[in-house]
Amino acid sequence: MPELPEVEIVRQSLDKKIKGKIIKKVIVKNRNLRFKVPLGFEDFLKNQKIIEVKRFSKYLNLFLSNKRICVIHLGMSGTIHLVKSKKKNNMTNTSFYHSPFLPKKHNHIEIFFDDLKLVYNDPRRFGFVDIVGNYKLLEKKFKKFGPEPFSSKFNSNYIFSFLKNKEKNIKSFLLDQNFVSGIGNIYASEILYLSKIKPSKKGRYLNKEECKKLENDSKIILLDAIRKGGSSIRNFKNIIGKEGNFQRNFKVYQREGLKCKRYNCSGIIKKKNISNRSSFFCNSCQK
DNA sequence: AAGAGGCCCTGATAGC
DNA sequence: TGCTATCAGGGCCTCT
Repeated sequence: MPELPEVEIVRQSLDKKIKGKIIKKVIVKNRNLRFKVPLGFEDFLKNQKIIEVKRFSKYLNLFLSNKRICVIHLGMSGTIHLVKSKKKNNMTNTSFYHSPFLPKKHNHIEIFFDDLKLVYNDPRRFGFVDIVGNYKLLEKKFKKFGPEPFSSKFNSNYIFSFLKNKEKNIKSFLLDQNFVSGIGNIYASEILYLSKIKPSKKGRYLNKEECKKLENDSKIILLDAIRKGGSSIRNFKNIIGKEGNFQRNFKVYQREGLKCKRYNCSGIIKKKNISNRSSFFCNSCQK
């Protein structure tokens, strides 16, 4: 579920529900995520208060009272669940309510608070967690990333100068976290549709006007997705209680063979593999 | 340097 | 109560 809007939704819920709470216990049931869960991960977290839950790109950043930051990336299939405790000050596993939403398998990490526990679930294990020593190091880590779409740095001049001379297609650039941070496979297609740009168009063929469209439309799509609670595809995607609604607003994603939704367009939505990821676009209005 | 492709992993679904 | 192939919201690595 994890592109920028979905991670932001998780961040908002987490910030609301665990900020100010103290971590009592951490259990790592499976250290083999995308990267090995670092040695001592549990000890870095234990007895720390959650100061704030932030986000950069698709990364969740839990700011701890010991100045360290717990970084979480959900990969392709990672989800976070909060389970309430029956009674306070009881940390044993059996003291927690059974949650019908909590998956039976792939609950790799459990973080216990007094009255609830946070569960990191990830069937494919493409996600990972890390501990960053301090805020300076976190800044350094994200410095090599491209700007977020909401940043003033992501403007048409930046886009135009980045793409000129580039042979690679624009769809791949939207997924390239060195160019722009936080956009994934769904929203890349949706943004290009709104901008009326063909996903296979080479970077160097985008004119100033199209770059301006990308600047604006990226913000429009992502903000709208956040406002609607993100996208929940494939049945259950309970983002801490809530389900997203943006999937109802998809104009092209998973709409192969259907009519273009633009009122004056008679095009058909096509699906094409670009750089090993599926891309959806209208064969008529995207140039 | 830029771009293409492989790979990490499990589960849902389509087709036989 | 089949099997097998394909595909899935990400991103790192290697090779050319």
